[in-house]
Amino acid sequence: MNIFVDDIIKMISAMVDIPEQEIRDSVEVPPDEKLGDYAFPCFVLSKKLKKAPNQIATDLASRFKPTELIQEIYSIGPYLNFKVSKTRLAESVLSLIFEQGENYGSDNTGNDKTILIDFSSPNIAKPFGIGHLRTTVIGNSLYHIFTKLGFKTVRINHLGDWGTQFGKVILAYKMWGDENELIKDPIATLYDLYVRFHREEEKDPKLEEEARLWFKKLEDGDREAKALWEKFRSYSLEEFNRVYRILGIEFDAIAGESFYNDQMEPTIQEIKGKGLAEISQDALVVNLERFGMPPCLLRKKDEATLYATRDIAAAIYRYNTYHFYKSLYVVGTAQKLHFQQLFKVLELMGYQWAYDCVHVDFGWIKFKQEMMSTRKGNIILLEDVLNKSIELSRRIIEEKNPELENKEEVAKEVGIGAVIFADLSTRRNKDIDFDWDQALSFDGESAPYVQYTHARLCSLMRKYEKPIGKEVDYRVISTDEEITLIKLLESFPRMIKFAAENYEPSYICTFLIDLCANFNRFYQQHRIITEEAGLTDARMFLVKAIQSTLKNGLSLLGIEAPERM
RNA sequence: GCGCCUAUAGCUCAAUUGGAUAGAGCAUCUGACUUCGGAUCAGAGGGUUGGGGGUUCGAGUCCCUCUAGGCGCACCA
Repeated sequence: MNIFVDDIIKMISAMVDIPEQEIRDSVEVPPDEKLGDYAFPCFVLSKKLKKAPNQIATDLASRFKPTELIQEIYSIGPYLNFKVSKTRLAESVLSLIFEQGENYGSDNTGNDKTILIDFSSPNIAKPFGIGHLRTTVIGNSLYHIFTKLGFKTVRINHLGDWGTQFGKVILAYKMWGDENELIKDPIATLYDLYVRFHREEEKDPKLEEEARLWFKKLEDGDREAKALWEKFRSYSLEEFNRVYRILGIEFDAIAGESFYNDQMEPTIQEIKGKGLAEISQDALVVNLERFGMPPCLLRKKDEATLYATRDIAAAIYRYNTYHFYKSLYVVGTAQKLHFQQLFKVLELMGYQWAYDCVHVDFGWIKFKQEMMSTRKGNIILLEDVLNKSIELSRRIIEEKNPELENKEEVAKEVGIGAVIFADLSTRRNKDIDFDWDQALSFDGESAPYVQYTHARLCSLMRKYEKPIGKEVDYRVISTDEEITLIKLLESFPRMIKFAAENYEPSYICTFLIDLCANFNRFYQQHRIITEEAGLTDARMFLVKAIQSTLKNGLSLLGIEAPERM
């Protein structure tokens, strides 16, 4: 963990006969700083020593002698509490951040192992809705987090560009489509056709059958179907790329479902060859009954393949191509069963790496308590949300900082940051009820708050006018607020790992808010630039560390950190 | 019907994976140094952690049960 905890572990293990790792796991940070900097709960010892935890804590406390790093040891109830040398704490943390700069928190745990992240993956011919925001920003943040930890990270956009739905779109276009309209506003046109098709379909069930036929044609390489499909696909990609550019997101591989079309047959043959496939109700399936799951459909009765088939082929292709350490699927929780089936089939096929596939699931974005559905046609466009946020950001800049030089750029960074942060700050597994006021919140726990704090720190550094140097007298760092900040900074590398282990970018959000809140409190209560040169130098050293850590943390979320706003 | 997820302050969410007195933001009200950025900060009110049982030194967190909501469960993705 750090040198202080190492020291504490050494002290305890010298007195009590339990494994060091067990001590390490138990050492914690007390909820209130007044209690101490670190604590060791003695409950675990009470069985071994057959004494009350309170008694053990008292006994141990009286036998410890302070060291250079650990200055006070005392007991409070069943807890053994430690206070560390503030000077040494400040020195170890701040000098490390000074050395590493924005690499602080980097790590080689990844050791060049490859992690695949399948995220965003929108369906072509459909608008990029707010519902796609979560997978997009979570996936992108995980990319930054794992890259920071030394993994080779591959961003895959698994476009939904194949399947029966395109039979529907092709058919709808042939029945009601208009070339001019399509050219003018491709996605909206295709989307209208799609929605209309679903309406008509309810009245006339024959349409569904016909649409299925069109997809079958597409899969078999029919020229008319293929030409239309290609047109729809390229128009859609253009629109998606516009959104990705706004968000500052890139991919290493854009391989949609269609990419695996020629691997369907070999994949199915392989599954058959391993004796896993069977015919059931005219469809080709892998029976998963003994695992308590419904069968995994490989081929429909009309012989067309399904989502699952393509995902199996894709997983195998990915393993053969990348030999991944882990393969993540950032996809909504509604598809949980699908991924359980997928991973189970891969496992049954004898692939050990099936255990390295992870469904990183997340809750819905609802609107006014209702599910947003592309089929029903109630959808909020992501681009609209981003534009509205940028516009709001522009207005606020005009009001508060009209002299700002690169207004447009900053308005974008702040507006987009707000939307990304609003989404990432909630734990993955919760549903989000989309609310304009909340998505566009610029104060409180928000990206603009973090960015504002960052800009404020930059402003201090400009005002200081001197390079921030390493010759600092750490002894002058003494206020509670400063110590709190330093401890927070110290925890940052652990937070990154914690976020990675749990695939949970929200932990980074919480950390940043916490750091900002504590800095702003400090800033309010203490002057930083004063007549006392030694104190000023030391505080500016802290300021620099906080500034670079904020920028560092924001970058893990895919958010910019402007120096002025 | 079966399976999975969710329920914490008026609203939106935290709580370092079982630890010390459950914390923030928003909203409401009251305030803030005639020098560092007020997109900030301080204070106030606001809780039977959905109900009930259990496990243990200790439960918002684990188990059981009930309630409410959501998602999924064969040819959509």
